[in-house]
Amino acid sequence: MSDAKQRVEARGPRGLADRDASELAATGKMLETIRSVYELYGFEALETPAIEYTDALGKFLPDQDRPNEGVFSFQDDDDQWLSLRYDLTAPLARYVAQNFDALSKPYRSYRVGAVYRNEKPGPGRFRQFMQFDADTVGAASSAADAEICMMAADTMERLGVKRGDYVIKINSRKVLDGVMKAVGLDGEENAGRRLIVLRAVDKLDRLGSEGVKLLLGPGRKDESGDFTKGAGLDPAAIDTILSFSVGGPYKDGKPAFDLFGLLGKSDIGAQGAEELMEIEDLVRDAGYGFDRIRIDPSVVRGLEYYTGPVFEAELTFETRDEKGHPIRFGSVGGGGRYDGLVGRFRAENTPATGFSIGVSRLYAALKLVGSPIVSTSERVGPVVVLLLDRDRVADYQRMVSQLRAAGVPSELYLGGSGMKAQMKYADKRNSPLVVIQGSDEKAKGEVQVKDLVAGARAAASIATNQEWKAQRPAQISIPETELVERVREMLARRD
RNA sequence: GCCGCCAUAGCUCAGUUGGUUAGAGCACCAGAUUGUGGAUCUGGGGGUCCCCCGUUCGAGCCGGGGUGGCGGUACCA
Repeated sequence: MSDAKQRVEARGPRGLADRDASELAATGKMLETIRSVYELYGFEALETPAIEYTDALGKFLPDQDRPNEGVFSFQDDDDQWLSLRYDLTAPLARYVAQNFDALSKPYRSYRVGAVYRNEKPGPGRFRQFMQFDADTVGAASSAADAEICMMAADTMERLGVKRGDYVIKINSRKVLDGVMKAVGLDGEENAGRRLIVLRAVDKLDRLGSEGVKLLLGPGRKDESGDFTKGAGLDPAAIDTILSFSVGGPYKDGKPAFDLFGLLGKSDIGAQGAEELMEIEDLVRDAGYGFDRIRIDPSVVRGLEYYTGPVFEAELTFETRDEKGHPIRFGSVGGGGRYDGLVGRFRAENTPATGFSIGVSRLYAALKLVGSPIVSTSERVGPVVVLLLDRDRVADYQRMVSQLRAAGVPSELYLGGSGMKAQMKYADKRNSPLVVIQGSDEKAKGEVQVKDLVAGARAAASIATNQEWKAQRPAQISIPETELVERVREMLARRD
């Protein structure tokens, strides 16, 4: 007990969730599924630490104006800045550069773990969350990008997301840059406005084309009255950008937007478009249709290190919360090509492409739609041996040991309460069976075994307590020597 | 960061124009039942009414400031 004035409030920081047994079991199943797909594609495991040197992550040092902006950082005892990783790609680039000569290229690896972002948390947004990442380093070919997209699609389906309920969207940073060049936004002096344009296009799904039009032009005022400054583009430029992003890539099987006419054949944007078409040809040849993988010119992705194709895995089905409001899951995975990231550590560039699944967010989405892979209804607790005669702890402990030796998860009740409370305890633990041996049974060399699930079923048709007690439903008496054998029989019958 | 809404028991909430000792349902614990999880009945534990300052004879309620939560928006390398 503590003094009320000094008592510490038991609470965790926001955006950082505890995970109980059922959630761990469910995410464990998800992780095993993802791992099996990645390994099927020939990727090998790698683990890197949660902490990296800040400069290796590509972040400037935290400064006084904006301490820890976006990333959790602190100083080592030698004054060097350290940070918690905010994704699994930057640490991979560091690892590859550090072990470059020892790794066979292309280097294909996967890693899973918690990443950290110091941002405002919300529904489906956490400050610590789990990512499952796969990358091919050292392959410039579009085949590497296409493979990543196909693997992402396979993974979604193996996780129980039905075809049509998800889509892998593809776009290209080069194409986006080309479009902006076409409206006069090239050059170093327009870098800031290009960023505003990208951010605006990224909000198409949420704000619609009218909202984005405002953001590309004078600016937009939101429902709370807050004003967001726009890019200040002229109407013709806005029209060009929107017709590219909103128009969609296809019409009657042909590109709906004359990208090459806009960009010119030699432009870097045209090169990006060629790459997208290569990827598309490859996935179509492999049998992946528009319903699974398709080009979507509105995809942007926030990370600045992408240099070419970018990917986004999105759930397309709709769900409503308990108040009937539609819930938007957003993307549950993303990735792309980052040809410059390894090169930050080396004299020459190394091409690389990869994809990350946001496991925490995907778990929340699957949970909400009741997907079987995250259902935990059949979780079964241990057999509980009741503690009735306090001076016979050793006898009860021996029964538990025998059960455990036979591979039956089991435990001795270790609390101080009476029999009724012990039954409640077993019930709450979701125990399949309890083992009962009081002095009566001991004298006869017997034990009682009660099936709690069958007992609960029987209870439904029993109205009075006298009846309930007299019947002792689903409870049998057996010789003490047959305990292990009979318990195993009863458990086997349940499956 | 900016804007709005909200804050009473573990949870969901009620609480009169400012007036005794702040309530309900659910959950929890115990008894009815020497030794049986459900149901029923009875009883019990649990509250700095978010915090501080002010107004008042008197504040859960009114005023000011703060903190926290939720939503929108911005940011998300």
